[in-house]
Amino acid sequence: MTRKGRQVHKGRKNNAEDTPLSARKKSPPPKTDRRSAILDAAEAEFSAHGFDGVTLRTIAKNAGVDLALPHYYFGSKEQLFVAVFDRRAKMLNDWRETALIDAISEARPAAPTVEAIIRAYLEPLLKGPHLSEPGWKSYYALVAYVNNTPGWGGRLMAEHFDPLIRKFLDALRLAIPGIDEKDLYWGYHCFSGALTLALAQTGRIDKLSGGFVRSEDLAEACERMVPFITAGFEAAQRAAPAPRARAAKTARVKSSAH
Amino acid sequence: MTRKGRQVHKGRKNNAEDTPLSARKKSPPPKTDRRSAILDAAEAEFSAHGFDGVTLRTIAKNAGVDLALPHYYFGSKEQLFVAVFDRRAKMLNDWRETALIDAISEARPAAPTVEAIIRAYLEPLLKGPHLSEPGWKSYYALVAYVNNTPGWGGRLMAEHFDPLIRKFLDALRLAIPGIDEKDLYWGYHCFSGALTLALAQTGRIDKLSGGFVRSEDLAEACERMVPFITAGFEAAQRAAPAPRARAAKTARVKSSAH
DNA sequence: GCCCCGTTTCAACAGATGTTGAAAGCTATG
DNA sequence: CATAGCTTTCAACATCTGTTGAAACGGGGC
Repeated sequence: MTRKGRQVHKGRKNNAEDTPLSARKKSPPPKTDRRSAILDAAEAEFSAHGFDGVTLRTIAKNAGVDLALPHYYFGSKEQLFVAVFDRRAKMLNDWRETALIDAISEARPAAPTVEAIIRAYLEPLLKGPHLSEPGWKSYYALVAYVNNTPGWGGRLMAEHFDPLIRKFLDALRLAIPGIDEKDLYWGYHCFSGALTLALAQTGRIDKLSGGFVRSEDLAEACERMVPFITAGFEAAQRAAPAPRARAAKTARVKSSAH
Repeated sequence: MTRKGRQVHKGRKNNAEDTPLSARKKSPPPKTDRRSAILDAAEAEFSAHGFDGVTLRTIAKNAGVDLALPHYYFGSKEQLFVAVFDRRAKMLNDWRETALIDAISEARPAAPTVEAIIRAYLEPLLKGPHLSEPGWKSYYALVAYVNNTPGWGGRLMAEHFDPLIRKFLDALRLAIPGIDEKDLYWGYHCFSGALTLALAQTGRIDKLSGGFVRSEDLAEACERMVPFITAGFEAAQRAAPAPRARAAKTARVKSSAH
């Protein structure tokens, strides 16, 4: 509850960032790269039980390392959590940014359609080949947890994802000329909420549908979400009566410089 | 982490369920009705920090009661959490069920429109006069927390809300004849995700929009969500080519008996 | 008064938690 | 081998956690 300020830790000269995440095993930790083993175990635990529902002792045990090692590498439980969150965030953003750039260049000189933008936002997350690795599904649940947790969770999301989100919003502004700014932001809010719940994979829709729909099927979630969200945004276009008249009124907030 | 099975507690003869939630104060607990004071404090703490992020000692202190009193009234921390969740769930369901019934009877003999159904689902939550009471906003954040937490969180949601949700799905089946069942469930998934994020009120959209949009403004969230979600569902109607041809194929899962 | 019963307090237990310092191990380099 | 520098282990710390049992309180009925 009382979260202390961060403190620097002592060890960790092993600055091999972007560990290839290929050498990952379960029962015997790889003897080297115990740092990744700790991150993996922490990722699984944090995504399943949240920050406070997890013990460093369980993380250490699941990673097959000594209790003191997480502190040696990361300094504190909170810094370990942040490290878990950071590890895959950059990859995620790169994939989606290239998808957006591709969509824009393919549609050039016209603006990409709303559907193309939504697809560029979703497909790298929900249809990539990386989903066979269970670590990614845990990470998605962790992102959902962070996105729905007030406080320092919001800071993590903003730091990592807001710049990319603004680029998507700019693309949507071009695809839906004259869209009201509040419709744009609240539309993204709906979009983000739907995506977050999909990433959480709570199994609730499974129970609701009697097993007819499975929340783990992210590819199907993607295919069904795209037309739903696209229609939601395009409705805002139809609602806007005269693009130029409204454009003048919202010019102040139209750039991505918020 | 290791959640023990429930155990019955000893006290609690005060079976005045549905406490009128009128006598609620902050600084001096009302001397009587300490049970409600505990529920209020627990509601605020659980919604802000989750189940594991909260101490019974902080709850007791904030409620102005002795540490042993929560156990006397509720038996265990987990049962206290469930009691907090239960308290307002029934009210919520009643409001929304009457709103749905009203929408159906007003449209009779035709089926209500998609927008009317979405409004009946959202407006009792997001525009009621109860929102002036801060306890309700805490409770909404708690619902969002539970909905995004796998495990026993899903059980709470299903027990309390699934019956009502099925009625809404039935209404949508009539409003969107021939809608594909997967579109219906995934559409509800998007809908539920958007609503959940709105209930969480994390302030993320505030930061993203530079303060232009405030996530605490639930009434505005409602007004912007209704056309977005409505359009999403109606797109599934347009996508369905021939209502009768598809109806035969999905008749098996068409009732609410899942 | 006296008793009864629901309520409240007090004090404590048994175990878990994050964190730390110092010692030991390991490996490549001199 | 010896040295140095990361890495790993070990054991312990101070504190906090949910939970409990017994004692004290308070008011209404005999």
